[in-house]
Amino acid sequence: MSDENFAFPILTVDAVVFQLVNNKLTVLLIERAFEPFLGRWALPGEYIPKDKSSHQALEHVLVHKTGISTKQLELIEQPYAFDSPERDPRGYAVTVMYISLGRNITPGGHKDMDNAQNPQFFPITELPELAYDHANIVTFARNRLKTLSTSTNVVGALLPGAFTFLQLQDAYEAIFGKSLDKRNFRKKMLSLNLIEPTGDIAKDGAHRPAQLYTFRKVQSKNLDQSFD
Amino acid sequence: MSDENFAFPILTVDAVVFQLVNNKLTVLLIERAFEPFLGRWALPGEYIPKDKSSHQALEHVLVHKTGISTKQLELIEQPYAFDSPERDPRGYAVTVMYISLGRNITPGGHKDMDNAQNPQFFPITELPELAYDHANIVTFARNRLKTLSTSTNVVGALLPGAFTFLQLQDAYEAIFGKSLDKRNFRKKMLSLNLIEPTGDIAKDGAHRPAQLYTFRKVQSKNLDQSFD
DNA sequence: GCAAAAGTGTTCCAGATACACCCATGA
DNA sequence: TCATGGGTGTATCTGGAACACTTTTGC
Repeated sequence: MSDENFAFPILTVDAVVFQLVNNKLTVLLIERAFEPFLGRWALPGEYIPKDKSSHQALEHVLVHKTGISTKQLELIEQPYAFDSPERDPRGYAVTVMYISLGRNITPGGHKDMDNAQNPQFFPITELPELAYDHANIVTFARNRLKTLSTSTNVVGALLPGAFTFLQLQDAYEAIFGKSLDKRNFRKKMLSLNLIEPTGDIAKDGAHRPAQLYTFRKVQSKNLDQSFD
Repeated sequence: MSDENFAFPILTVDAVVFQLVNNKLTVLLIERAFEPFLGRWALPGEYIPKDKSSHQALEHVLVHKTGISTKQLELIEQPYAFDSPERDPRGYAVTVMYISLGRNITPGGHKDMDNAQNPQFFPITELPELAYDHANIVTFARNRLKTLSTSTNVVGALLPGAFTFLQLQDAYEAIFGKSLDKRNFRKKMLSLNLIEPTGDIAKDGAHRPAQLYTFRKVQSKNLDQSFD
């Protein structure tokens, strides 16, 4: 691909794909195959070509570099963009970030994958050193995920359609990176009005069966300010 | 200016310049002199030319369209960017937004101003219909200002170097768009540890003189999440 | 009966809210 | 003396945090 296919100032798209693996929050990374930052781990991303939207470029880079399609993922509504003269060693750059959530996703396997760059999910607590300012972007995305987790149904995209309260708590503990009190969590979760019982019961082992829950469809997305 | 000076996909910069006028929070707008949205009020903004950073383009558009220099303003540290296929009727666009705060700013008067487009400060409660998605951008910026007001010294940029508690309260009431209890405000403000007394006293009228305060220099910028 | 997850309430504390009067000054 | 903004304290409410035992099932 020659340079004149790309915008100037540099405009790129980067994907932050989260999923839960073994009750840990993980992020999809690739190992860069080109300079700059050759060999360094990075978010999947690429230049946004002239004739594409950032969303189309997102689909392209995920399929080609990781073998995952956005059709397997839940995208968080708005993209965010980062702008800083120091972001890219080649010069001034703006990147559009998409936060995506998945479940049971395995890198590779998409028929249009080429150019795969060793895509892997890393626990967010054990990230390697990242290229560019991707560490900042991951932190931003995780904070955004935290905020949305307490006001919307986004966590549903990380879980099966029906889940027990303890599965749900494990997900929140992974997102917030800390353990939560079972009774307080149940109280708060119910007061947030984000989930409802399905009426079904999970019988899955040598223990008392659990009520199953699911996220409600419509969610408000208001964020709080002080002095409200 | 011909089109090939500009990036593609379209990359623009927009300025949200706040100041207090008569104890109201106001935003700087211009009246568009060109299509699209000819005659509609809008944030000062322009394409980012190939050879400039968004910050340089910001300075350019403010000076040329409003006669104000960023040197008269306090910029909020990070730019934010918005991305949406529907933002611009001409196609896919990304805009970089800068939030800027000023005091006693009058549009016009800069020697390099040309192409002025009737720049005026509008009370945020009485905005006209805006071009593009600028209403969303203003809302975002104001919310950001609210959040930063309770954790940083940004409000200092809207006030004189030393101010009384009631001036400060007026500023917060303008930002939050609601009246606050005098005693509770004082308590909360002091607990936030953002201001300190100068030791000076304001004697400015037929009433008891007031202790003067100033914002501290260094501020933490942590934002809270639930489940912390 | 025992292992393993499900389920359940109360106390405490901190921070937010509501609320009304006296003070110091200049005119 | 009065008009104007400056300055102060308490009671209540609300939401978060800490904390331990009983229940139901499969083996």
